Amino acid sequence: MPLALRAAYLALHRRSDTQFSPHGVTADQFVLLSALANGDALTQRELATRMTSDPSTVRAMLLLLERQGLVARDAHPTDARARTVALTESGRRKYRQAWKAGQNIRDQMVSSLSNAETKLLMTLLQRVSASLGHPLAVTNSTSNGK
Amino acid sequence: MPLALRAAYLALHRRSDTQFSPHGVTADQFVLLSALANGDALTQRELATRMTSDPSTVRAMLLLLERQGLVARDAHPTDARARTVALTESGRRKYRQAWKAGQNIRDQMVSSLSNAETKLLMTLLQRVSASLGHPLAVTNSTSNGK
DNA sequence: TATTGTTATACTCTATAACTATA
DNA sequence: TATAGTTATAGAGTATAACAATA
Repeated sequence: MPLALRAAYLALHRRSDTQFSPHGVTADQFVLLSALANGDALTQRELATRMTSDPSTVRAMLLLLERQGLVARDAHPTDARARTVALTESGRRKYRQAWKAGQNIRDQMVSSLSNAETKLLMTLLQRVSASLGHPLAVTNSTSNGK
Repeated sequence: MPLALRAAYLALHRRSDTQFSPHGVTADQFVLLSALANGDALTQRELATRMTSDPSTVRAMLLLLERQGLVARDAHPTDARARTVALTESGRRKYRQAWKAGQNIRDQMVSSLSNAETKLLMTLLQRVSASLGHPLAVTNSTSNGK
């Protein structure tokens, strides 16, 4: 079953990359842009947790997007350590373009399922995510060290 | 929905990496080992298509695994251009170890679902994969060039 | 002391393009 | 001509560890 999940995701990821590439953004960068579009002025740390990623990973991605002028990092109003990240006007435009370019893919995914099935799939995926999210519930056998 | 799929896969992938890392293999390498374990003596090209990956990507992975002595690439019996790839004895052992190390994860995923739901999820995922697999069914709007 | 972010560094996966040698 | 694999090269994502500045 892990393989089925993997296959589906990889298919999605590759289709997305080729679909987005004319716009100069990758599938992962698009996810980052989405996060910003739906919640502006996040700190890098908030971004990292929201993408279940690493601060230094997020930084690397932000540098690339910044170089394209799609995001801007400004001083945080109250916390001098932090930086707020936001889409630039160009970033918002790019995001809308990419969203449209990805419509194909979303349509295709949904068209293979009924409405009820789509909803169900989401629920099941979320359950699986949640179950994997807490590495706490470790079974016996292999030591989990640390 | 793409995001739900992504979140589930990423959770799986990261848990797998940490679970496998004591054994010195990555989640992706484990998938490759699995492919070899369930169908020995594949050519590199067969491996590539089976993993929906690129020949040069597969080669890069094989070099790493070869350096660890887990796989061996030998001359193809009938086609002098091709090479057959197979697990070494050490590779088979490693695969069994890693399989056990991943049992946790598979248990955890399955335990969050009923039997029927598990089966259903697989079906839905396969449908989604299939729908994305044929970029043929392109809708209008964006040109797909080539 | 704990936290935000940076820096340096390294590794894996990914892919393209030009190439060789076989088929 | 087409195919299997190699080579060179590049870039994206990932992560760890040491660090500075601030809370």
